[in-house]
This record gives sequence, structure tokens and C-alpha cells, in this order.
Amino acid sequence: MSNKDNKIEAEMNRGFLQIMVLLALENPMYGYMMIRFIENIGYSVVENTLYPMLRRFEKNGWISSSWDVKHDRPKKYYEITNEGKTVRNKLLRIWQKQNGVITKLLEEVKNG
Amino acid sequence: MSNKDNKIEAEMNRGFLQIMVLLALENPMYGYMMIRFIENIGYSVVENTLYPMLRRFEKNGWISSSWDVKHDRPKKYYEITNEGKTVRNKLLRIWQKQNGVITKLLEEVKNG
DNA sequence: ACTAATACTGTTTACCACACAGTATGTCAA
DNA sequence: TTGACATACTGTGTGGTAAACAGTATTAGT
Repeated sequence: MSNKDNKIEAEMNRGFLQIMVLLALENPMYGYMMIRFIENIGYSVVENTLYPMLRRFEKNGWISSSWDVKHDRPKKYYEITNEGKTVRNKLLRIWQKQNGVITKLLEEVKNG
Repeated sequence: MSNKDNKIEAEMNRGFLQIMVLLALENPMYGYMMIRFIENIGYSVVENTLYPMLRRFEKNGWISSSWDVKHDRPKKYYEITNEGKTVRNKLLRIWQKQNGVITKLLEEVKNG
């Protein structure tokens, strides 16, 4: 059951995580930093989800990266591109539409 | 590109569609009826997404079904179960949490 | 020296949205 | 009366992604 619950949450993360990451990368950030950033705002992502996602987004041209090798360990900073912003806005519009549908249906459920 | 966009929307539907269907099935409905119902509230699902989903949910015990063979074509009516309502509420809590995160991040983006 | 935190890469699995394909009945206009 | 369209469902295959599992290497604290 806890197993099935994890599956549910994984499904819920699809779509949402993409928006969250694209919004977060309005400010440059590297992977590990983002994991903690996300925890600070009350959510969580695991490494094995976030890192492949960042590589995928870069491949898509939605974000760009640059290595910071000046301070201690090398850090790969990512930042959203203009194309990424376009995608982000598109995703946000879909999200808001979906949120409207949910709100509407919820009201109907409440009002019997 | 339009191809990639479709993929994005497919991803956005994961999670959301589950909530929408579980909310809609507060009132008994059969598949085809739900497709039109969803269109009426300003969204859309294709048959090949909805029908397998309904079968899956029934297998999970989230919804139950019964055939209506009295009127013209046979219709498979589905309805949410108590277990389904528990799942639905869980999904809604996740959705609202995610919505909170997005709202928060959006404000930060707007405020520079 | 050892442990934990930091910061990343690589491979594999399970699941799902949707495309593609098919079956069968009911309705209505030319 | 036939042919198109709506209704109502089932079945199979594909591609993309979250997350499990696994590994590498550096730095900080004890």
C-alpha cells in the first residue's frame, strides 16, 4: 500500500516538477542547491529525479548550464533560457486551466 | 515541435486526470458520457486515455462498475468507492500543496 | 582516519497518456 | 436502403519520465 502510494505521488509529480524547476531556475542554481531550495519551500525532490531532469531540460534548450570551478567542488549552474520561459508559461497556463477544473468540480461535490 | 508539445501536455495530464475522473465519478457515469461531461466543463480527454484509466481504477478498487443493458446500447456505469474517495482526497491534498508551491514561486518571479 | 555532507553521473524499471486499430449498435438524411 | 456519423466499448504498442538502484569523487568536521 505504501508502495502504491509512492506510485501515486510519482504520478502527481509529473508535470508539476517541470513547472517548479523552470520557475526556480529564474535564478541560477546548481542541482544540489535546488534540492535544498525545494525543501525550504516545503516540497522535496530526490537526486535521481532532479539531475536527469536538468540534463533533459538542457538538451531541450529550456535551460543552460555553466560550471563553476573557482570555489571548492565543481558546481554546474543552470539557468532558464528564453525558450524555457516560453515553455514554462505554456505549462503554467495548462496548470491554471486544470486548477480551474478541479476547483469547479470540488464545489459541485461539496454542494451535493 | 507540435509533437513535443503534445508530449508536454500528456505529462501535464498525469496526476490531474486522475483527480478529475475521481471527482467526476461522485455521480455515476459511463465512459462516453464522461468524455462529453469533461468537454462541457472546458477540458478534454481522448477515449484511449479514459477507458483504460477507468478499467485501471476499477482494478485498484477506487471505482466500481455496473452494466446498464436496459436501454439501447450497453453502458458501463462507474461510481467512486469509499477507497476511491480516500485516494481522491489524498491526491487533492498533494495538488493543493503543489499549487501552493507554484503560487509562491510565481510571486517571487514577479517580484524580481 | 573516519564519517557525513556535498555534487554529480549512469543504468534500469514500472507506469501511464495516447496513438493506432478494431467491434458493434443506433440514428438520420438523401 | 445505404451510407455516414454518433454512440460505446475493447485491445495492443510506443515513448517519455519519476524514481529505484548503483557508483564516483571531493570537502568538512570529529
